[in-house]
Amino acid sequence: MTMADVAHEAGVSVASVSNFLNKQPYMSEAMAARIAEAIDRLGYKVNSSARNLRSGRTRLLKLVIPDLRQVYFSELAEDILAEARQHGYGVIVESTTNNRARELESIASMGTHSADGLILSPLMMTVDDIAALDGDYPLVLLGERLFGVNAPHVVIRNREGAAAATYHLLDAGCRRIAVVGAVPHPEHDFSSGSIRTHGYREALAARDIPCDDSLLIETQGWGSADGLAAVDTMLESGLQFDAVFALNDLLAWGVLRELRERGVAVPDDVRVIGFDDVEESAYMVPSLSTVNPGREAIARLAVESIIQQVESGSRAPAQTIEAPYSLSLRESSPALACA
Amino acid sequence: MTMADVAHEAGVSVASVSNFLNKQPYMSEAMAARIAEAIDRLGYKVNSSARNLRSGRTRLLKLVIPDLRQVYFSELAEDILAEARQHGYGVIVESTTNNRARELESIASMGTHSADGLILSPLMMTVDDIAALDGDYPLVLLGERLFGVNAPHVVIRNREGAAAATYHLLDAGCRRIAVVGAVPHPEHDFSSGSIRTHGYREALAARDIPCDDSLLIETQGWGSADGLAAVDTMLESGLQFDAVFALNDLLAWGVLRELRERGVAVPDDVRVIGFDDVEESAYMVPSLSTVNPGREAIARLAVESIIQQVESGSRAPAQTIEAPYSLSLRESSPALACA
DNA sequence: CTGAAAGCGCTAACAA
DNA sequence: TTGTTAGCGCTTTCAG
Repeated sequence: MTMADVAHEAGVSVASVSNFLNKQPYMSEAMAARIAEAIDRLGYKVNSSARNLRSGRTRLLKLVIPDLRQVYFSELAEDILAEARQHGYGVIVESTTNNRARELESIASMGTHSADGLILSPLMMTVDDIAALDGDYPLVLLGERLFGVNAPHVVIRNREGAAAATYHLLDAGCRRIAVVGAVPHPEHDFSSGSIRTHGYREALAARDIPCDDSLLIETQGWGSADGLAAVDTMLESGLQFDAVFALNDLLAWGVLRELRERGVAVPDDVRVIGFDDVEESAYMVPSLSTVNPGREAIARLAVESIIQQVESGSRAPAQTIEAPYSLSLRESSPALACA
Repeated sequence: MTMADVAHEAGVSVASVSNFLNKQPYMSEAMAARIAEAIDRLGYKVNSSARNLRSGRTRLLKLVIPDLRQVYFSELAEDILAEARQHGYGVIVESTTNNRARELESIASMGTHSADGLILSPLMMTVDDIAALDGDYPLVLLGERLFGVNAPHVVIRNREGAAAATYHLLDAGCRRIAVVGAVPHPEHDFSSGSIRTHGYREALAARDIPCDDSLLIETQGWGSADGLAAVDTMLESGLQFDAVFALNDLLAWGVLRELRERGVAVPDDVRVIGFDDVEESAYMVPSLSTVNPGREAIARLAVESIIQQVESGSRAPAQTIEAPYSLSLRESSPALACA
């Protein structure tokens, strides 16, 4: 079943059928009608391989993320899928399972023209790898900062978001805010963890409050089990604190659970705030206050940039596109009544 | 940069380059070496659009699921991605956001040969829609049963899994097992909810224990907020129960949290068991016992079936492939000591 | 406004 | 063992 069959059925040329399908202007009503009718009489569908070869486009994007099992990424992926769909693009999703070699493979596969553009959330790549991103194909980087790549970055305002959370807690009168999941001694200087920790420090500094490093609690990972363990450690060591800023929502879930377990009232004794504004956080008990990193905006901005690049036929220059953050204040640290 | 360039560079014919790339036998070492060298001197990559058109294959699968934000599906998707990858296939992921029209669109798009096969998790489609699945392209259905479709189904053993959970609780001495998320009066007869409820009833019946319908607690949705609300209702109505079987893990999370809130000890006063064995469930406090529906096996079986269909060149006949389930017993309802 | 024809880059049948 | 060649089905000039 090819276009030639349709052309024959309608008694017109293949070119006309193609024009009809691609909504070219200047076609008589009559011909359009006949073609339309032939198409659905025959149940014709264009063959995308042929179209792709000829047009040099696939209307497919490649999304490469570290791990779909992490809520943050699955929600991000869902948003990106929706946005791409609106623009008429499909998405090939690849999970690198936190594996550098996989990240590089996914990038290399862009050479085959199987997708029109790449949205990459790099996690394990290092500066040594950025040469792999050379090329003229449409590319957008997400999240973690990777310097020296000649492409747009859509980033979370980690520093500002963390600072905003901290200001909020300070405004609520908290003075000993523990940071769960902190990176007190930045190694990979630009991980979300260290930037968020930095934002916290900055907010304290702006208010002339000294930062007590014993409040910076490092954790093994960033799952709820780690949040829970952190609270145990804090309580057992006799640490004094009147708020917890967990650097992601999963940590915060564990924190909430363990505080309750230990009979610490939230938010009365201790306020708790997270980061990510994952869907399920709104349904915790108490519901979790958290920093909304603008996931939907990230999805939208990333897809828009990629598509603009696809349409312009070349990669956009390096630039940083910041997504708007906001605080989603819920029961674990309610908004302040106006004074 | 085409194959002709490589051929020219290596001083051979395009056919030889193609043979080399497709690992045909019968090629002299010398020629292979020269081609290999030319390829990486030029940094050549095959153009997949051209290959796809010519070969009639894309080495792409389409995965259509209701919602990536639901943990169950994001974990399933991750497993399917991994499995497909092992077989050298990429995956176009589409989320239907619980929307019947989207499901139908995704199916219709198979006509364009943009993917070699479809793995579909139908949710909103009805028997009226199954004609849309007619065709000869490789297809595997996941989860919810859809009768009359001429393709393999990979299914969870909902009934058996639910019965196993129930037997486990009965063996532990529980006699009043509340079912949260139950479907007491099946409407869509073959939803997971009603089958699991059925499995529960069946287990009671097998032990000659009458089923008290007041223990079947319906919920609005299947999120943790619903589980929480269910416990409130149960407690407030004075319902007596010594165990809760939540029909999915999210419900169970809410149940655990609210029981703790109300001072009900788990598992001492009330045992709790869920269904899905989602990753995060192992990190709840107490850690959640749950039915492992064999997600990895589902991913493997689905991908294997699709690929076998792709390779055989046509759709496999209707058949039901059941994934092995098991109980993941953790703190919320520990395994029984041997008597 | 419509049609004829030239490929897009590759694979596979066939010839050598 | 290697090379020649005919398309795969479509889009897109360009002529009519």
